[in-house]
Amino acid sequence: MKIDNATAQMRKGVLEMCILASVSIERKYATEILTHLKSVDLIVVEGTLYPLLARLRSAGLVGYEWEESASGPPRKYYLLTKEGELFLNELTSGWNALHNSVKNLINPKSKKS
Amino acid sequence: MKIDNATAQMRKGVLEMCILASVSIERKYATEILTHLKSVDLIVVEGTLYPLLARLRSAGLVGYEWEESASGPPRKYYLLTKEGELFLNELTSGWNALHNSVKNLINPKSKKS
DNA sequence: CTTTAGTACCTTGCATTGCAAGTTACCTTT
DNA sequence: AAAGGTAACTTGCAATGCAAGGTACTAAAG
Repeated sequence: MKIDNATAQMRKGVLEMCILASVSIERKYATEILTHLKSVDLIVVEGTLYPLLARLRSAGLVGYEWEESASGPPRKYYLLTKEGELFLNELTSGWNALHNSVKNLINPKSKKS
Repeated sequence: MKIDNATAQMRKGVLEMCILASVSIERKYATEILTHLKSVDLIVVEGTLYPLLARLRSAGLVGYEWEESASGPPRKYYLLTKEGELFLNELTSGWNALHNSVKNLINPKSKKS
């Protein structure tokens, strides 16, 4: 059984939002996104990120620009499309709604276990 | 593409915690759990709930008691085991940590898009 | 010039899981 | 008996996170 790492399981479904949010601050290439998410304790790995970026791109939520690097292979900088910005807003709304629901569930007004 | 209902996607991974939380308030049978979660806008359906309850049970996090019903088939009342209570605490900690990470990500201190 | 190491991109395949749809069984009412 | 409601559970599909592996480019070491 894999219930043990259920905390990791909770991250699922929030990743899209986090990636969009990360890119929305400024354009980033994959490794930067990984570092940034890790810096707020959201561990994501390449095998998760790349397919997700591909999905976001084919959904028209992010675009990218190739750029040469002084040291190493060229980098693909991702950035939000206008559609992506709108969608990120929807996602954060949904996230807030979820957080609110869970709060009400765990902490019903005036109930203490 | 199924990005449209990504808000629904976000619920994933939180369900375990919500079900444990619901049962922790008082023992409930499946239909009651569904109603309760719906009351805080967390829509879950039977096909999701039963397998999840089975998983939680086989992980030793919930137990159950059969009880006759005055009208209808007997009911299986689920309740938290001691282990389940501990685990629920861990989950809520994880949830809070996640919420915190996301907050920092979306709303970096002193950054406004 | 060839090899090793580092960075960055991406793909394949597996296991988990949420969920739609279907099944069984019990009780009450017609 | 038949019909309807409630409650339990199963089966199968599609999505998805992730481990592991693969390619390509640059720089440094031999």
